[in-house]
Amino acid sequence: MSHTLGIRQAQKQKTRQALLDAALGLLEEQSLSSLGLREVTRAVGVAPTAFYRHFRSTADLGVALVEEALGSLHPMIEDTVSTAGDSDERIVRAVELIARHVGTHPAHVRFIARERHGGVQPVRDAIREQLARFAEEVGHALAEHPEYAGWSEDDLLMLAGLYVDHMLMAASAFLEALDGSGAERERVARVASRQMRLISIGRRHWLG
Amino acid sequence: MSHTLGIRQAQKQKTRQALLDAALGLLEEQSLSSLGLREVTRAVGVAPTAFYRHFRSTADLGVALVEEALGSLHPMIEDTVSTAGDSDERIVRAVELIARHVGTHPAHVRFIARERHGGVQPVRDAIREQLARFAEEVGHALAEHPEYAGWSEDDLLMLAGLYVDHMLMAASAFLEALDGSGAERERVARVASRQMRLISIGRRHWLG
DNA sequence: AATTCCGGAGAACAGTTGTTAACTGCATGG
DNA sequence: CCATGCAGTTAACAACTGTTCTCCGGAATT
Repeated sequence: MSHTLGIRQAQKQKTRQALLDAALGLLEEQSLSSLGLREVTRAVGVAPTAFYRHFRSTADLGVALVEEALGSLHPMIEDTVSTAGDSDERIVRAVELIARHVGTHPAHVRFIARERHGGVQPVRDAIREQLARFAEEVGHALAEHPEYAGWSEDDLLMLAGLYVDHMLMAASAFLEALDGSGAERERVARVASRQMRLISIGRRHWLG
Repeated sequence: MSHTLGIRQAQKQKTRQALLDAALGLLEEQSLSSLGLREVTRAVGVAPTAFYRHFRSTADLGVALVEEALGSLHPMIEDTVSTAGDSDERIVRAVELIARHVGTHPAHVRFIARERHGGVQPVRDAIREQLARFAEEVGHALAEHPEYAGWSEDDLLMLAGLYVDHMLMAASAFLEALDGSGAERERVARVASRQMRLISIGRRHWLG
């Protein structure tokens, strides 16, 4: 039951979002640790001091960006993993879905890939936590499939981590190929699919 | 035939190395894109203008750091891949070797992981090129093994890329666990080994 | 022994940064 | 309708940035 926002709070969230958007744009060619607060406010067209009404620091803004970039992705994950079809179909579909997501949210993907190992600890921690949640969810979704009967929880989490890491790898590869030719993007998709398929084969023969 | 350096050039290389070392140290808690030239010279105890005698910019210094961090790693790679022993032994040895390297060169590993997707394009390019060379070398080393008879060059490169990516993943995971307990490091090593083993199983069943 | 070369120092430049304080105007709750 | 709250503004602060130009002292060359 979301209360209808007063025009007061609505305005506030609007500039807050403008700050986030501007920051995301500026981060396409630099890292968060070099992003200046004034730089962001200037891009929005607002006074530098207004920044403090929304974020304590640029690191704080970064954590909010992590939420924005990864928070809304959880339903998509579960859908993909628990979808029907044989292994190869699922892989192709997953890779397609990653490619599509990179196409529609390139700045978000770039931000996550860049700041996952970036120079701002709170942001690194936030990303690590979200990715761990992803892995956990993937693990639970896999556990539903009959093919994973007999798998220990440990092994499931190990595999889930492998999948999550490779989703990011593939996403980053797609990102690098975004400005390239269509043929190059196709090549990236084929390599990512084959790598996933190899992992999938390993998974199938893991027990015994 | 390396000519004995004059005390002139020797001094120069010494301060150059001091600049590289200082930069690497400063980069432990920030990204290259926020590293200031003055910051580096201050840490060395040298005038800001001296920086220009060695590097055009901090980005240029970053490229030099890539060379330092990855350039000396090629012999190690080949040794590891082409070493004898069964698959599991090789995996355990490789993981151990990664853990040891992270222990002795943490700053280098952190730099590569951070700047691989970082905000400075020339550095990203340099890292990508070096990693591509690694993958190529790994692919050629694998081709020597009889187990890979019948593998296409394409598939070999795909697998090599998978290995290289996971070496970096494992290295980064070890890095995060460096300040943690010994038990945590052990856990990281076990997960990395199991993931590598799963990939190895997939590799064994790849054909047919 | 005289001259050239060159790594580094010093000072100054315009421009930038984060943060503080005191303010203004308007939506809000009583 | 009036008083309060609060998003955003303005001005100023010391500190910092990259870059240029001029200079120095000692090694290298002849």
